Amino acid sequence: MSQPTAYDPRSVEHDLYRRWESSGFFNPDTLLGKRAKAFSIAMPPPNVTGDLHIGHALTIALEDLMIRHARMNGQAALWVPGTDHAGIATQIKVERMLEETGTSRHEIGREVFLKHVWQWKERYGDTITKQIRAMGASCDWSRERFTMDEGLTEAVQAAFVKLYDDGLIYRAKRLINWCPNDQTALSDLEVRHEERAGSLWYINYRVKKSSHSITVATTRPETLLGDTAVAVNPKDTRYKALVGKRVIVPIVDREVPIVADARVEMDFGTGAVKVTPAHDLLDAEIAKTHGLHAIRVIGPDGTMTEKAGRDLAGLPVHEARVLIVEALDRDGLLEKTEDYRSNVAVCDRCSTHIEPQESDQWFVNMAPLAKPASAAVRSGKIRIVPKRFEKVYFHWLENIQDWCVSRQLWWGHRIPVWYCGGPKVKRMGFSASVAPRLKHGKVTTWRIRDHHFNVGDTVTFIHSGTGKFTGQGTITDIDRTAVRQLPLTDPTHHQGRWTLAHAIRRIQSHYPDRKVTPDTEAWVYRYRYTAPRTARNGCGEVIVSHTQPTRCPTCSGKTFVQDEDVLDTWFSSGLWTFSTLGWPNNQKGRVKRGDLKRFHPTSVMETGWDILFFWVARMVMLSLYFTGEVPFRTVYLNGLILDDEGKKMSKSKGTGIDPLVMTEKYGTDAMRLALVIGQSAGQDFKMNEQKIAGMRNFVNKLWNIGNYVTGIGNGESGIAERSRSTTHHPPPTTPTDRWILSRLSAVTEEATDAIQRFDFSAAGQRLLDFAWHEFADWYLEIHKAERNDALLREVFDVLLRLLHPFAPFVTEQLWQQLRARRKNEFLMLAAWPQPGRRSTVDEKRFAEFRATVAALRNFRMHSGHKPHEIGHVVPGNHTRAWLTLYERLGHVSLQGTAREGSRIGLGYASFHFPAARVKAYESWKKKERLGLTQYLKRLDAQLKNTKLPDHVRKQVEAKRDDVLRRQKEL
RNA sequence: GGGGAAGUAGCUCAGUUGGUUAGAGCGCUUCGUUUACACCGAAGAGGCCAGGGGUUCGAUUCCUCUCUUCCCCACCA
Repeated sequence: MSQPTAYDPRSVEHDLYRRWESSGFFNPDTLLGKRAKAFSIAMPPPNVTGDLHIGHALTIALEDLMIRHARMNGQAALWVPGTDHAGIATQIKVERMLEETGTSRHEIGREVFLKHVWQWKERYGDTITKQIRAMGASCDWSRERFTMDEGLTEAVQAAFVKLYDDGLIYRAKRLINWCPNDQTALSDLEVRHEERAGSLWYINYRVKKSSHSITVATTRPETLLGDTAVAVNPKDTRYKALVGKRVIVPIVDREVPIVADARVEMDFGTGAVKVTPAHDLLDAEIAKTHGLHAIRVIGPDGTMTEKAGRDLAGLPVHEARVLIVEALDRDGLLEKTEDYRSNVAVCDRCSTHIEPQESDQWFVNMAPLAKPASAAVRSGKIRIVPKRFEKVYFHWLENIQDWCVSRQLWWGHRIPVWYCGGPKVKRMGFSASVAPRLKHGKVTTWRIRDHHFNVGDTVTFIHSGTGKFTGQGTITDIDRTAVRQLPLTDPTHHQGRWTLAHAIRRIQSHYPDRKVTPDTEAWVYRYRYTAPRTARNGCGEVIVSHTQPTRCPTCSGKTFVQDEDVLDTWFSSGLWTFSTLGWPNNQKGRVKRGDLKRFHPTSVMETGWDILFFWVARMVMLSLYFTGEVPFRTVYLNGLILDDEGKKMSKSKGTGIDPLVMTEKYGTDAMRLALVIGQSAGQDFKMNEQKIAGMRNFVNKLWNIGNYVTGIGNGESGIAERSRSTTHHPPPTTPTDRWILSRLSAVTEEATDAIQRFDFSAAGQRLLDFAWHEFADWYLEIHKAERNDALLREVFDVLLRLLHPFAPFVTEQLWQQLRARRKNEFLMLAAWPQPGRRSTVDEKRFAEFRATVAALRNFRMHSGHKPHEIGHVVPGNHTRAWLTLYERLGHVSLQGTAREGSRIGLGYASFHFPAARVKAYESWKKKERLGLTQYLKRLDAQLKNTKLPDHVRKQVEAKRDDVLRRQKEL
């Protein structure tokens, strides 16, 4: 009976994982032994939206490596898995799904929508956890958490209430980052800056009661409608005389002052800047200093407001811009236009241009939290690997801005705030407009881009922001709106927008006689939802509490309405290390008592550097605040995985490597090895299929080594049980024994050390190199001559232990075979090897022999000998080669094959070669000698240095002797 | 504007305090199917360590400048 020669991961992985998991040993509570020392990792929770990508695979590989190493090392290893609800990301996905089925979240309402999301979560959350299992993650599933499960929701509420009670959370009306597409506020971190091509317009503002004018440069001419000042730098001599004068804002003819402010750059543009406090963060600050008011001309949906004037109201900004520039040009106020590339703020998620909007939001005051977070790293309580990220971390914390934590979404932790007196719905409605509003008076037809519209036409609604098709409708009225003021009664829509698909359905349900057909094509440029007008019947008192209040302390009112908004996803993530372990108060018995005390702070936080601010820093701040402890002792920041072009792998671009496909194709171990060995801390790296294939080859090599080792004896004999501190080897008897044990000790020491230094790549590389090029290539071949079965099995056993954290499946499988499957015995639980004694004498002796053999083989190739012509030293035929090794190490002189011809000596061996081959050999020898001569020259030059330190001189001299000896031999 | 990383073999990358003839994997060339493995074995070819200058007895390694690439942060309209 012969084993299959190629390793088939699929036939072992699934079954093995099942056995591991059902053994219960992923849970530290059931691990055997004292295990006084705890080692814990909180798994960065993947989003419940969709599949595991290659970055997750890396994280799992690294964390599993650490956990398995710790477990073998006798520690109570706990790895807490979980998933993240991922607010916006998930909501958008579910919305998209609803759109496909022809409905929308607004139509079905908040409650029903959330039911859909939960269903989605169940489905995808399940997929994710299956995939994590497929990666071989030895995490404790009995402690699995979800950011929106009951316990964590409790933690989130408790955290919010405490921060509020301590005065660190406040509500404020502020200019915030607003995404017109997602219709929600965003934190500063969720805004990306992108360089985009645009123009710089130079616009003249007439100075009042003067023939002068002042020219401002702007990239956003449409905002001039909301200008309330022009600002210049106080040091700017060009404008000194103008400060305090008033200018006329073009088009709207508003009189505004010229103010002096040091924040204005003199060198940019004309040195004069228009101030639009409602739509620019810097302008808002200038306005604050100078007491200017704000005029909001752009609405939350990214279109111009009524304040922008009758002619422009309702137009998307980019269209308004065109009309404004035209108007300026017509009036001769446009000085010039330049091409200009500028950094624009865009939504990190959907790349929509961010429109700063003033609105009521909840903020966390970060400065008091940042200081201790900074100190924790400075004092060494937290170590960041690699260290260079500390600087970035400090810089961010020192310049921290308050964190806008409210989001205008439905999916997430509802903000635990109640307002006394509920909103009373009076009237709701929406309108859809199809024309630029530059016309006045009664019109009966519109013309847009050569299309004429008439009553009765069916129009296709296309969202002006995204360009997506949203539905069809019939024009019912030629006025300013196509459809207007349909009565709507659903009170849950307080913000956000209606989709047109929904609008159309409304039309149909209210006016069943109207036909909506999809064939007439036209465009509707905008639609709009008018927010409900509300009237409170309470006092509006704000009550922050995790439960709904029953009685208002101010007015005794009994009606309360909870804040509609939810919290930023990262708010709950920030609590992850301790909320998963039971904070606060064991979460009403849902979590094992004592977990928090035992496993927190966690040992290591392993994640990508790209979420250092989003997540890592916030965890430090929140953990220190709520538990008084750091969340983790070490932060290991892994690099990002890049595609072959050096770009971050992206699923949408199709450049990503799918870890599940790779696992299927090459096995989990191969992929994990490729990831772990490919990366080094904080350093981005390229990944491709070829690398994984290379590791598959290694896994297969290991498998075949295993086949050989298990084949040599049948099971039982050999390996005795060993406690973890004393891995005693059978007494070495031969030089070969001493050599391999010495090498094993070396690799054990180096690999262990590298793991402790978080240099997983070096550890893996070292083990791989040993397994393949020392153990398999040389020792296994020696074994064929020496037949020390016990030692072979022993060394292999240790090797499997060392490799287990890197390639858990194949090593476990082989180990089970090696031990003839004793029940409930797992390599996963075996003791991590301790290094034994080194033997430099035997290592050196081996090195010499290896060099001898290599030289013989080299000569064979260069002289053109066929293998059989040389006899003992035959490439590939290690068995016989190793007979010679054995003889050498045993101090027996080596015998060559006697043939006719010249005799040559190589090191310790002497051989006779056929005369016909000697010529070829001579040319090879000449080349070799040349190399040695050059080397000798270099060494001599070094020796001439009078300042050469003694220890170096000694080394050089030894080398010189060696070269001379080799030269002589040639 | 501030900060960071990188430039080593055709490709992807190691190279730990300055001191062997700078390494590995993949690819390439040649040889070999001998019972663990062709997802293999053996022997090779291939590097002014981006470039200039400096420190040193000695620099891929330390300093400095230049060039090139990438990334992060930031309210120059």
